Amino acid sequence: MYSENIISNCEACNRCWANFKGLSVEELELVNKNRYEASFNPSEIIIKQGSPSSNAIFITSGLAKVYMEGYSGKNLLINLAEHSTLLAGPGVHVNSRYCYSVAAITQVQACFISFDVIRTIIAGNPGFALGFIEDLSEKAFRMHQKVLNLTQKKMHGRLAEALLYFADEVFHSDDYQLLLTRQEIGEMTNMAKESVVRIMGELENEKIIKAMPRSVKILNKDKLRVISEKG
Amino acid sequence: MYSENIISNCEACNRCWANFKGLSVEELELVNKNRYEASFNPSEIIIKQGSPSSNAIFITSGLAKVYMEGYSGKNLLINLAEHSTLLAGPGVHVNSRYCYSVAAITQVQACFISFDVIRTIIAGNPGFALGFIEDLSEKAFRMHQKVLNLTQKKMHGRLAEALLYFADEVFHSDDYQLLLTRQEIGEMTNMAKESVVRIMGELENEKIIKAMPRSVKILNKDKLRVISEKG
DNA sequence: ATTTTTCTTTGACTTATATCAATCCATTGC
DNA sequence: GCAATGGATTGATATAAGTCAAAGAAAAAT
Repeated sequence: MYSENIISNCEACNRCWANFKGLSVEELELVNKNRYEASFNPSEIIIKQGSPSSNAIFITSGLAKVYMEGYSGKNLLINLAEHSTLLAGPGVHVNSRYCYSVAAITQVQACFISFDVIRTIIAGNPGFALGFIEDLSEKAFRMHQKVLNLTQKKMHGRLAEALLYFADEVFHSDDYQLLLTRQEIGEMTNMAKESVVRIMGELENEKIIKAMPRSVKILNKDKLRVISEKG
Repeated sequence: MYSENIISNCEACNRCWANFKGLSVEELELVNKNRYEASFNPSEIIIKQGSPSSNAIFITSGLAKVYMEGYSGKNLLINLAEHSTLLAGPGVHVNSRYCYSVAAITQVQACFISFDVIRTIIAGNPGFALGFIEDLSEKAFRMHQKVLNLTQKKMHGRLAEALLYFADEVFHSDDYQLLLTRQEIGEMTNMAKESVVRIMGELENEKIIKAMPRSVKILNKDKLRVISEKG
């Protein structure tokens, strides 16, 4: 973790949270004065679950994984986060602890802003408050979907969904470098790594994907969508 | 559903949302003017998943179940809701649709307040906005816990947890009338109803609970807690 | 009170999925 | 270049949990 501000100031920055767009010049200056940047190497921990949550963290570049540390060392990977993402978690407003961990996958540049500042702005700017509520809601909404997916779909459906998530929401391509290990895909879909391997093999046999250890190419997206929806 | 206001006005009401406590007299009057009450019989639908969410709904008396309708008719029961609970769900701020259904278990009295009013107050009252954020956060937090529980614990742990939830958070007693069917307990713990029966039988054999079809008595709470935590 | 419907319970069976163990492969460090 | 490490893959096996079918028990409706 190397710390020196690279982004000169918030006004010029377009890699931060969309909700900062509606701030006044003074509010933005308040944020700018009270932030610090940090850089993380791959696999370094950005947020540790259970530690006191004093800062909102915004990724400005790179890719990170958001995951919960569960029972007996088993993790649950919630999602991948790229720039323009607020990382903080609901725990902040419940018990002032982060309720998930975040670790860098690629080199990650992140901006730390004290929650005192965020709260000040929420109190003074109703639009920002609503934006904050929308952000929280969207994350909660996805979590609701996630519970359904994890509890009601079978492995094929869960894996198909993860592959589509990577293509549509993370790498924005149907032919992507897979930055996660089978283990991590398993943590995301609640399957054993061996099961991930097996079912990827099946999908490959059926010519739905082409799977290399470190990359995936989606060959038949419609079929993959059907599998994802049928469960 | 029978509709006529029973509660004379918000100021006198102590069955509503804690977050209304901090409102000014004028704000409270605004709420009071724009609310209407409704009464629901057991098993009647209060909120239907997917329908447009124009109102925040507050239960003032009775018990309701909050559940998501999943794939191929399989439900996931999220929690039970009693008085002082805001029902609305994150969908409201995402796509203006309720993302879960709510159905009355006992006779339920509920208060409907338009979201326009809620938003007006959020914009004008920072304390209320923060309270709203806290409420959203707490629900999201519980959802995070729920995913872990459902995905990482085995059936014994999940059932034990549900039984403790009823005792500690719903009926406030270790000897309670069970208002849910085995089917519904299954929907809550992601198990088949037959599995619920079997494992309740096992817990009974081990003298940890006494289970009647419509009531439960917890005999050895410590042991139940261990089972719940060990998974 | 009797029928009907809705729950509960039980046993036999099937299936999905995890676990274990071994091997293979690809990087990375020396 | 060669060991060392961390992942990927495979097959065999174990187990958790679901499904099906049928019978009992309660509750609700007539």
